[in-house]
Amino acid sequence: MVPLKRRKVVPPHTGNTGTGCSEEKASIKFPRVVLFLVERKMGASRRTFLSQLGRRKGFQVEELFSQSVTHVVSENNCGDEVRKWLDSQLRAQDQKPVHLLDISWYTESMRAGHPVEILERHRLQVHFALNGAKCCSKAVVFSVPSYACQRRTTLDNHNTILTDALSLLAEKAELSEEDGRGVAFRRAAAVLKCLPQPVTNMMQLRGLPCLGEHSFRVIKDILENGTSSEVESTQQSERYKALKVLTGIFGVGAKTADRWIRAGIHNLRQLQTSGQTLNQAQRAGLQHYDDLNLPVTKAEADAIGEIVEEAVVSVLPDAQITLIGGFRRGKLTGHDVDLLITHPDEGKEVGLMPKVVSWLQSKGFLLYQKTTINSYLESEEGPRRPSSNMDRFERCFSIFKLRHLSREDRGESESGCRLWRAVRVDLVVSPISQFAFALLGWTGSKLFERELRRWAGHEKAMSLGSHALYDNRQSRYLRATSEEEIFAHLGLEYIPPSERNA
DNA sequence: CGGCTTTACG
DNA sequence: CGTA
DNA sequence: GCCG
Repeated sequence: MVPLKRRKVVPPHTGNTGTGCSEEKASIKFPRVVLFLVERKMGASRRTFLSQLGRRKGFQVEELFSQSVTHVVSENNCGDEVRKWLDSQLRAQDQKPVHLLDISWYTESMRAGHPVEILERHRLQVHFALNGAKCCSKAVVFSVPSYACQRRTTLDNHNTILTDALSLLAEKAELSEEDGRGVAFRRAAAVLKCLPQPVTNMMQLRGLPCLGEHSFRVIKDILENGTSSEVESTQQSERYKALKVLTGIFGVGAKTADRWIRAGIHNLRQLQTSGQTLNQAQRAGLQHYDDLNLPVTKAEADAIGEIVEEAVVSVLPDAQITLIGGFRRGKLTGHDVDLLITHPDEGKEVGLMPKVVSWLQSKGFLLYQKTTINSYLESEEGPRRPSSNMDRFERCFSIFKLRHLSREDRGESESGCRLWRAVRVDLVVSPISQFAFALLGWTGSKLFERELRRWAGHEKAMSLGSHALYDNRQSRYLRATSEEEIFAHLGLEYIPPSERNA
């Protein structure tokens, strides 16, 4: 079965041109594979030799590059260089996705006598990626990793047109209770968010993970026409618009919205006249609908942080307050404000939340609040000591009444304009022993968190939550006092908050 | 073709 | 079922 | 929808 050692006897003189028809027609065994070898750095004679070797093995090897080429093979060129060269060969509109492969794929395929499976190490690295990826072909595979928690994603998104489109399709799927599709589109959008420059032609997408037929179609439409017909028709769809309006109410999810729509309720006016029974959260959500659907600014988040700090310190002087959520990732606006509270002495934080909430309530800051106490035993009957503590984890979902900022001191308080707005605020109290997990778990982004936990489970046989990290193989919890330690436990390069914007 | 983060609280 |  |  071992193919005869290549007897390299082929004189490099047969300079046949044109398509793969060479003199002796070795029939084409693999019609779906059309090869092209890049001459640069390979050299003309070696290229001729390799081309004829391929043809004898039944491969179609083109002399000239054309649209029919499916696999581009290069030696000692990096993906960027090859792509640039290809761009110079064809206008962007004419390009189709092509495999950019290292010579190693070619030689392995020759040895096997058929095209071998394309592995990551075969792909030319199209420079798109992180931390100073070197520009050299194969070398220690530095592909765009498929888990978002392996990548750095800043707020500097060079592809907002594309990511907005894919995010809308993700939202449509989620509102349709198709969570699998939803997360697939979220991952696709996240891949584009981490690219260092705008995508201008489809070939730049070759080799990127999480992008499949559907995402390609959407991207292609936008590159060619400026818009995606699927996105446009979704935005115009009555059902989508109704789902958006109704789920915009705090306390209303996709299932409730769907039930209301089936009952003929498509907007807030119809909801209010329908006599539908609303729970307490939904009533508050409806009352403050406009405010809660307004972006929250960083200045407002800081103002709320100071108010909460005053409340917390008045109850427990050495407690610490940290702004988490999107603002910790560097965002300038958000849909809510998240604050994490802890105390350097384990246990001192117990019972803090009710006191803080009382203080805030007595000062008239709370329009709505729901406080929950979560007692939590670490380590079930595992071989390890329960290691002491019964850990508690207290949370408060609230709606804050925040006085308007800046010129409130000037006499602008004439009747007519409101002096305050409503803001969603989440408070979390964590014991210091769990602080790093809470910090990591509450900083997001949402996709980044899902990807961290998927990585933990699928790649490391661990289970990550916002309280703890459990190692299934060692049957024990892993300690951490910093986010860096948690990334290290997970075998991941540390990604700072500002680069978790997947 | 199954899986898609986590999971307790109200 | 909805919240994070 | 994309992946293994």
